[in-house]
Amino acid sequence: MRLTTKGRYAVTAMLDLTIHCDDKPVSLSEISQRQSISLSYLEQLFSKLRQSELVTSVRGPGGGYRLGRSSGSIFIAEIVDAVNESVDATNCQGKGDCQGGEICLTHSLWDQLSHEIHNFLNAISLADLVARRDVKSIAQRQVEQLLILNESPQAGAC
Amino acid sequence: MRLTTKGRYAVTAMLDLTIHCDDKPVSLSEISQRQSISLSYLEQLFSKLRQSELVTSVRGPGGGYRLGRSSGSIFIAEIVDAVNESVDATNCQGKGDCQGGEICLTHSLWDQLSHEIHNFLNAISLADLVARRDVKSIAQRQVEQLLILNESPQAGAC
DNA sequence: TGCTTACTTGACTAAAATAGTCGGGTATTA
DNA sequence: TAATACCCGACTATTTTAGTCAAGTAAGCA
Repeated sequence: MRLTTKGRYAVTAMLDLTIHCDDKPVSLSEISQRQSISLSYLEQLFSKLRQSELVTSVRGPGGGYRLGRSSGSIFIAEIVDAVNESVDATNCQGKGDCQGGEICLTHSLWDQLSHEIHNFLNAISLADLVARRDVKSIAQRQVEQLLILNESPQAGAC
Repeated sequence: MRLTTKGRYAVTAMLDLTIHCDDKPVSLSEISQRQSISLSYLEQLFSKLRQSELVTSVRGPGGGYRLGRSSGSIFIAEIVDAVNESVDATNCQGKGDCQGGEICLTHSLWDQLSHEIHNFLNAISLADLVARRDVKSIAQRQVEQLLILNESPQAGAC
């Protein structure tokens, strides 16, 4: 069962992408600052997200990333899968050869749990998360903190 | 989010313990053979299970382990918790200080997922698992394989 | 044209966790 | 008193995580 900061970072970054601007692409350095995730690490994650077509990239100055589809049609399970290669709780990736070619005693339990988790994360879209009250207020805080930090009094366009 | 072979082994071993004999304690070497888990590793796991009072031990020849309570009142979540120190999906152990003392953007999502997993595993007891058809047949197979392997034609007492 | 920005890729690495092993104990019973 | 089986702590190889670093490539702008 893999669900570590890698998957969490990916979801957080995608959510940041969803919140900030639909008009021009969002650069990784922006996300890096707002979400306190290392830029190089983000590059690694977005490489995988792009391969899964969850985001599209725009190169050059003013470039960045955009969501590959509408936020309402991107589900959390897809994001985690893209970077984490499955949220499988079994030891045999569902194949059932967990005990020397044979199925192990608790296989069905872990298989069931995997489905449970997948269904849960597959029922929540980025749009759902954006709509949450706590997400809104945290995003607001992050923008404010960054303005103070940068001392740049330019009112953010979006 | 931690759910690796450690937790899976612990549940498998506890289920083995539940299935085999209520009259005399089950030794770790028996479990080791039936479930293909290293004896030394089992010792490590059962040390924690004993601390959590999920099992009781009997020393000396003919000794072994027994369930600490009835199989109907031991839930999978307890077993996983005992060896894994929680199946928490958040980065901050639910404290909410995930982004430099402040709450991170996706905290509520992971918090919710943790509860979901915990509720699922807390609703299944060892007795529930023993009653499953697939568990019964796998346990049967494991006993038979062991008899062939050991070439000991002594009919198992229990 | 050339400079800058920002994505792209791959190789590398420190730290932590996992999944054990090993070696000595100690209690109990036959 | 010998054998069995739990008990305990230290040690270790391997894998994974969570990054860093360096060398690109593409695109826009002066």
